[in-house]
Amino acid sequence: MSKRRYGSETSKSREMLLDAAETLMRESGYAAVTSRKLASRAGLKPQLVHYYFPTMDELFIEMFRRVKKRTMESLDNVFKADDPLRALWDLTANRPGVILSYEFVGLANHRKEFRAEVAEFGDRMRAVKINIIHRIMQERELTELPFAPSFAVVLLDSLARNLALEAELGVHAGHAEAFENIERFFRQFAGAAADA
Amino acid sequence: MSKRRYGSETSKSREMLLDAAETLMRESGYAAVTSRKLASRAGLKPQLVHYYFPTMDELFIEMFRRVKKRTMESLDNVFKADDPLRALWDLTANRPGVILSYEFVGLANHRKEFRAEVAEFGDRMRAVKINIIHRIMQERELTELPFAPSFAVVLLDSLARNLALEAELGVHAGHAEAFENIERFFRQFAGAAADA
DNA sequence: GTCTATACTTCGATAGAC
DNA sequence: GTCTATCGAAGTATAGAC
Repeated sequence: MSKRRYGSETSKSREMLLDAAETLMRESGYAAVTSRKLASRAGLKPQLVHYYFPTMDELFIEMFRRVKKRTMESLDNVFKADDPLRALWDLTANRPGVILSYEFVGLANHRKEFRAEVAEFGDRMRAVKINIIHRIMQERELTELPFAPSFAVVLLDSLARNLALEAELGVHAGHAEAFENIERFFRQFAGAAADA
Repeated sequence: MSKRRYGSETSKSREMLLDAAETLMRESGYAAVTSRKLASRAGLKPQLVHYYFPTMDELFIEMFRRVKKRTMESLDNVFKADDPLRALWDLTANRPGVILSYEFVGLANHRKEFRAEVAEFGDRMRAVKINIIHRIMQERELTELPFAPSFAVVLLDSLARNLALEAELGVHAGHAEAFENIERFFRQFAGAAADA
């Protein structure tokens, strides 16, 4: 272990580095987040990266911590929407967010320490969303869904994320029909809620 | 442009490099596929990588070409199965294949030249699968599905790929219920085919 | 508390030896 | 036709200057 000192968590430079790292990761993938490229983006010297983040892995961990915090806050706001189910979809399908999350998954898939943390968050998000569906049904006095809430969330997550990823990549085959079907379901669900 | 010469496409070393590159990419991600790590895996000298593949990008293009060829061949075999729909699912949900494909998507998402090629293949696969669903329905004399074939394929791709990715990562929440639902659908579909 | 001079490692790529 | 000696650029990380 080293006796080096590191920058405070309230530093302006530190914040700038985290912001730049996120943009860089979204645009060019996690592998492009190197001390040199990152510093260049933030208009700082490469060595500063290692002052605020002893290793690159600790930078990634900090980045993920911020993402987790933001995601949790967004989920809290789902109920303020007129159509909470649609709000949940919009949140999950948010393209910049989806791209970033796939980068973290990629990172996790080959860095042991990171993997457990990302997986834990994935499981937790799934559980939170299942609870949200339950709450939506209670509030709207719905007792029936075409499928169990847990499967509904797996379906929502899989579709929203995959469609966003494909759209970002430039794959569009079948998307129009998919959105029609999804839209129809949302309308039916909102309608059933209004009737109840 | 350089006047260097490059190895033939039938070389044994070349094949070994492509195989090793694929394993490395699956295990550690595309960013870990460096000339040095790759050569070490294949038991060869790093410089040999550049003899067979002038640039690393050309290595990735060759790798993707092999994947495309294999995928096409697998799709041709779907009809030999007793339950072609399930065979299509199994093929799409194949974990090593899914992991590898996400690596190519990641690579594509920030390398312009690569992006178009991966997107084109994605669109083509979607179209081929939609045709397969049509053919299955014809052969089984089915006229009705709960959703249009194009949406069925988007659904199948999204679910199969996302469930495989999550399982690989260690996310399991909701998976058991999801598989129950999917299994039930396959049984119903096969049953309807038997009745017809 | 903040930043930089510097070291050492790994990378992609080429020219030239076998 | 196959492989290696070698180079310059980019990577992470540390010790020490302000």
